[in-house]
Amino acid sequence: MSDSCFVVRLNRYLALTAGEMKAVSALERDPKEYPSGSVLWQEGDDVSELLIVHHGWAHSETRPPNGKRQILRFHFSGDLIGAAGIAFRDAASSIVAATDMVVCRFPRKALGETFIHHPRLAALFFSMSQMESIDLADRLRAIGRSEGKARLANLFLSIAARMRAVSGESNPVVRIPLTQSDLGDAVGLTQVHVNRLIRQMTEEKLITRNRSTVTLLDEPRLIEISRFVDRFSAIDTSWFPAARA
Amino acid sequence: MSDSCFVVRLNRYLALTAGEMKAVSALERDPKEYPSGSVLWQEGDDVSELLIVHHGWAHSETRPPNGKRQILRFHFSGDLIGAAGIAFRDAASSIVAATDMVVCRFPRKALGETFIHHPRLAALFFSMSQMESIDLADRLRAIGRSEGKARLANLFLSIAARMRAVSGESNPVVRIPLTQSDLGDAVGLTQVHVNRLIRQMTEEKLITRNRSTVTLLDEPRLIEISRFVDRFSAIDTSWFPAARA
DNA sequence: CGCTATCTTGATATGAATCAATAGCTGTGG
DNA sequence: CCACAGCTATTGATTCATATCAAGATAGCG
Repeated sequence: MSDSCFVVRLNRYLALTAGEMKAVSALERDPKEYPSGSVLWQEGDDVSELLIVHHGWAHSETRPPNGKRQILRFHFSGDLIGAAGIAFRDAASSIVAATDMVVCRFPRKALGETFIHHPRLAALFFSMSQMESIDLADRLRAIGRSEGKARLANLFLSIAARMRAVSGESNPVVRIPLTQSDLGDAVGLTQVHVNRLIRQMTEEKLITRNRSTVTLLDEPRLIEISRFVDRFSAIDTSWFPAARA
Repeated sequence: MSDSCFVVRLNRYLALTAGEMKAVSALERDPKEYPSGSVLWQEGDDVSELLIVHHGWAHSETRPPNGKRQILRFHFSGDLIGAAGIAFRDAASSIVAATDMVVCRFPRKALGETFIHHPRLAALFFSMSQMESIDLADRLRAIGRSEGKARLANLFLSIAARMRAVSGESNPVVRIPLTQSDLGDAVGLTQVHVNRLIRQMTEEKLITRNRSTVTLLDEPRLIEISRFVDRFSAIDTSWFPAARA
């Protein structure tokens, strides 16, 4: 079971003990498949579970009344979904599969158990889910205070950084299975405007986009215009409690 | 020491045991005063502490290269600051006092101790800091997908909701010690435009603003235009581990 | 009693939305 | 294997929200 991408991911941050490993596997029972487009849960649902993504992409989205949509965050292999909403019964956003997915669900209660028996894992989950806050904050800065091209650049870089953090590689070609509407809803722009911006960025040789593949041609300039900071490579474990037998 | 607003706040969510209470007080040693305008820490600083706000207002802000500023979140009495950044050594945002403040600092390491000895407190801290994610997500939706007036309405309502959650009252008059520039930087608009919007909102009898006092005159309509959802009143503790002696 | 930060207001410029129409793909069924 | 249906992307014309620039007007503060 140690081929779980979630365990692999955790291990990248912190060498897990056998006991911890076992505790994590216990959360990953019974993976289920969901076809692209599935709604894993819906804004407002009474949610009592967390999800671990084994395979595929999802995003969290929320729908303001005006029929619009804001995509808050993307989730992929090795991600834990739902921590952000743990304080509330009702989901603050929907989770929608952007590709076919394999996902494990486990009850919140199991997280409580983990807090008792594996404080170090608790600290790790705590940290990982705080990365989500930081990611949101970065998106907020991008959307609140920069113009379209920079927002897109920021989004592409941040997705690439997260995928690289999981995979360990650093490929300039990134599979981003999103339509122009999706991209627009993620950065607060219209699909039409996204289209124009992508054309511009292509002309300026910043990126290339071909179906669901985006190639980052000029990362230095992308970073420059979006002032992107990669925060996903490592986490600070210095304050963690010691491992327990 | 149980008159600490932080303990009061925690107790509102969960009846703390004597032991837990004591553990919390241990984090609240040695309150310090900071005058309005102080920078509690700066974006990029190597931060190894967390802050508990006893008194006053602060905000987290971040500065994109273009000289602009994005205010991410406001912090007041009973708030725990810094959890979001716990995964990283370097602060992702600055913390600036908006009024005179009284603040306790404690080291991250102490949080690790708490995770070992008080799993239920760990769960509570976890939940509380996840509210921050949700708050950011809400702001993101507002900024990404609604127009100026709705953004401001959303901000006012969310500040009011948070303050009410702490105070227990539900006063339509809210002290918001922020300039128009601050407001603009929080919702991604210009100070000038904020000014015009506030004038409009005043004409429409939605709010009244007088120095640092904002009065919500017509909350139903404010809620309607901003589609605000109050999530701060309670948290789901059903999954928490049992209290420990 | 000035000084400086904040707020107000107007004129103009611009990024992005909206509306609208067309073109390309992709998959599906006959 | 073709034709059609239905997404997705492209492009142009126009409108609108918000930014920018610029000058005063207020008002708290030392």
